[in-house]
Parts: sequence; structure tokens; C-alpha cells
Amino acid sequence: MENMSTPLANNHISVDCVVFGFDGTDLRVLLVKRSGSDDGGDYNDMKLPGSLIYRDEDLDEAAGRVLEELTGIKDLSLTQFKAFGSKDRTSNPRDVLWLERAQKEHVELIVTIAYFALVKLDKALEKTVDPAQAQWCRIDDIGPLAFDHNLIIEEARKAIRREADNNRALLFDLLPKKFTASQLRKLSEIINGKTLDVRNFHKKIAQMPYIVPLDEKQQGVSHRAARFYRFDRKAYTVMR
Amino acid sequence: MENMSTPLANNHISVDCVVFGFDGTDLRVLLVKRSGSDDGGDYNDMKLPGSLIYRDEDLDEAAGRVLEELTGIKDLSLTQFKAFGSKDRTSNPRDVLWLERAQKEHVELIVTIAYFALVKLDKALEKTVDPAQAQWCRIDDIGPLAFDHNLIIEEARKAIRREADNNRALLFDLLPKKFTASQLRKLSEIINGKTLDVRNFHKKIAQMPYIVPLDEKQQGVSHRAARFYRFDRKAYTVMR
DNA sequence: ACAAAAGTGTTTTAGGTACACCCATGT
DNA sequence: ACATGGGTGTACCTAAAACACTTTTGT
Repeated sequence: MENMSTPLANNHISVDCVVFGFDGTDLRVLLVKRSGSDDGGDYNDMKLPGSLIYRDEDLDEAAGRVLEELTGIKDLSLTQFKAFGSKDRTSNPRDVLWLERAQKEHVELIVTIAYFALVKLDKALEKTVDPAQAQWCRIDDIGPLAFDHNLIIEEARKAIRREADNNRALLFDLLPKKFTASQLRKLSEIINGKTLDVRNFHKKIAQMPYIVPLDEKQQGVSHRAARFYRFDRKAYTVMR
Repeated sequence: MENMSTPLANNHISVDCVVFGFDGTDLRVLLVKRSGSDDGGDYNDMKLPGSLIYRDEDLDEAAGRVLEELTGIKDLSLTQFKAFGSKDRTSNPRDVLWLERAQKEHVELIVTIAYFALVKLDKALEKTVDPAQAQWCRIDDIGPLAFDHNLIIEEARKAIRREADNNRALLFDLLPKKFTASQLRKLSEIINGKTLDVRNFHKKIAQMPYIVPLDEKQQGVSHRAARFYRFDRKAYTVMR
């Protein structure tokens, strides 16, 4: 902050949000559609939801605003996990062109502060996003995105893995209120990247007082019906 | 990035560096002196080393430049751990006044990307920083700093604790090439915030192939001389 | 001799891992 | 009856925790 002898860059600050949902089988990420045209003609691709920072707004507020505009969810818990500001994040001319058309000025470096959020991906939520505008994509199924957004998603995945290690409550943000043991197990497997022994897993949740078994069971499945559980957040916070 | 109907903030992006050193007993942080004047007259306080981003420079480069200017160390390993962009980080009028004098323009929001670095705090390094300009302060001994720099240091401390959990090599960046078991233990205790059993600690390092005992011992100490150890980085990376 | 820090083993406890079969339900 | 996923118990192994005394060196 001291030295003014070198010209400052014409910088811009944005936020980008990696919103994770779990559909019972796969992890999904909310992406928005982008279209434009360049030398190669018209194109349609996807990017993370994001925005530049507005006047009188701080980072957390900007991230919250982006998600509220897109999903209608207010006060979604967002966690900042990394800033991206390498020069080669605008190495693709298509991205620079797209940015400068949108902003009507020359862009040298755009630093983005990345957030992740975890949501319960139920039918109700799926309806609130306009399919012409946004989409819940399976994480292993995402093509090349604008800017360095593929990298940002990878880093977000690492971040939730780290976070889940010292705060197991995090997983339950992705699950419905009532969930089965195998949903919880499959989600843990996806987050940790390794399979878990079924018996050991049952043993473990049985001794966690904050995972409470319900009397209710699945209905109409073509196999033995699974028991539902719920997460007791109060019991969890008391003990940890 | 899509919506341009709301005015964008007159933003600035900076980097701030939290450089940790270990003097054998305490953890220390490198701080630079700041002086100025306001309603209350002249003042002298301290802040983290930092800088705005220059033209043709990305975040990592800016952070590296700051530290090279200050300490002369090139290619110091810096880890980005968090961005700070809340509005109340400029809630102290003294800080805003200081900023605007330095930059000669109105500042609304300054987002800073914070990095930490770990260095071997030996006599040679202590000499390279000009005491009139900067100082290695004991971490438990730091007064109120400019902006939210006290908060940034707290977050940096949490970050290295997290990092040390899944990368024990990190501790050795803070220790001299030859170190004693008790130096390593005391450093671990400071990082983890709890005391460690001496016998269990010896047992543990004895079975770590990458902590190799040397024949050399301390000289001229008024008690039983401690054995020196060194960290074998190659052996560490091979096994993990 | 004494002060000050270094170094050394054993037992207990808890948690993790490995492993194979029967159960409930719909088609 | 069969296909599909749900649910259960025991033995073993490893890692962490608790705990007190002897050794070396300088003054």
C-alpha cells in the first residue's frame, strides 16, 4: 500500500459461487448459461454464477445476492474458500471479449473471490431455477467452462472435503431432513473419495447421538425398506 | 458479472502477508511501522506488510514482491488463505484517511487477499530487516494494528494449524536445519494449542523415518546437551 | 551438590479395519 | 422364486494416552 511509483492495474473484483446439491446419487453443481459470439461464430457454454461487487456491498453480501437472484433462497450459508487472481485466468480470448462487451471497458485482471454453498436439492428447489438460464450439472459430467471455473470447482471440492473433516454437520446441509443410512454413506463416500464398509458405517452412526433413527421407513421400494434418520443439530453442537 | 444496472464500487485490491517466524520459544510475526497524523495528532502504529496490485502482476506475484522488498528473500513459499472484504474493515477513520492520503483518491472498499509464509528466523534474517521500518513481534504481544490486521493474523494462525494437520512438513519451514526434539515439540505445542507428553513425543519422532537423528549435540548449555535432528524432505515426500 | 533440561518403557484404552450372511419387499 | 438393496456382530490390530524416574552438564 506504500509504493505508488508503479501504475496500478485496472482491476475488477467479483465473486463466484459454487453451489453443491446432492440428488441421492450424485453431487451436482449449479451452473448458469452463457452465450455470445466470436470469430468462431455463436457459442453457448456455461459458467459459475457470479457478479462484480456493487457499490456499498461487501464480498459476503455480493455472494448472497447472486444466489438469491438465481434461486430465491435468502440467507444461504456461504463459505469463502479461495481467491483466484492469476493472470492466465483470462488467457482465453473468448472470455476477455465477453467481459469487455459486458463492461464496456478494458479489463486487465479480474480477481474473483470464490464461495461454496451446500443446499438440499429437492424437487421444490429444482423448480425455482429457470432451465433456460441455469442447470444442476452432475459434477463428473461438467464440460469446459468459462474462465478458470473448472479449476474453481475442483478447489471447492477440496475445500468441502477439508471442511467436512472438522465439521461433520456440513454433510447434513446436503441431505433432506429425513435421510437413509445409505444416502449418508454414499454422500460421505463421494466427499471423501473412498468407499466405506457398510457394517462399520452402521456401527458408527449408531453411536452418534446426533443421528437419531426414526420409526418411519421408505415406502413402495422394490426391496427391503430403509429406515429414515434425522440430524439433531442441537445435540451435535452441544457435544462438539 | 451480468448485471450492470447498479453502480460498481470504486474498489481496490491489495495483498497482505503474515510472515511467521519461530525464535525457539515464541512464534513471531513480521510487522511494518506506519506513521501519520489525524485529529489526535501524530501517531505511530503497526500493520502487516502489504501492497496494492500493480499493472501486469497477479496476486501471487504481488505478495512475493512485498516480501522480497522487505526481507530480500526471493521465492519464499506463500500460501493464500483468505480474502478480507467486509465493509467494516475500514471502519476506523484513521485508516481511511491514511489510505486516501497515500492514494490521492476516494476509497470505498479495499479487498485484501491474505497470504501466510513461514521462515527460519535466524540471526542472518533478523539483520536484513531495518528495525526502523519493520519488527518481528511475538504473537501474544501484538497491540492494536491498522485495519483488520489483528483479525487477519488470527485467521492466519488458524490456517497454519489446519495446514499443519495434513502436511507436517510445514513445521520444518519454521525450524533451523538442525533442531532439537524439544524445539520441535514446543513449536508443535504452539501450533496445536495444547501441551504434548514428552515421552510419547520422543516415541513418535523415533518412528518417523524423515526425522533423522544426528550425532551432533548442543554445546555449552548448562544442562544435559540435546541431540540435533534434521528433516529429510525427500524421505517425507516419498512416503506421503 | 544442586539446578535445569534431556531422555527413556510399559500398560491401558479406544477406535479403526476386515469380513459373510440373512432380511424385507416388489415384480 | 428371484432380484434388489437393507441391515447385523465378532475378532484383530494400530495408535493414542497416561504415567515417574534417571542422565548429563555447568555453576
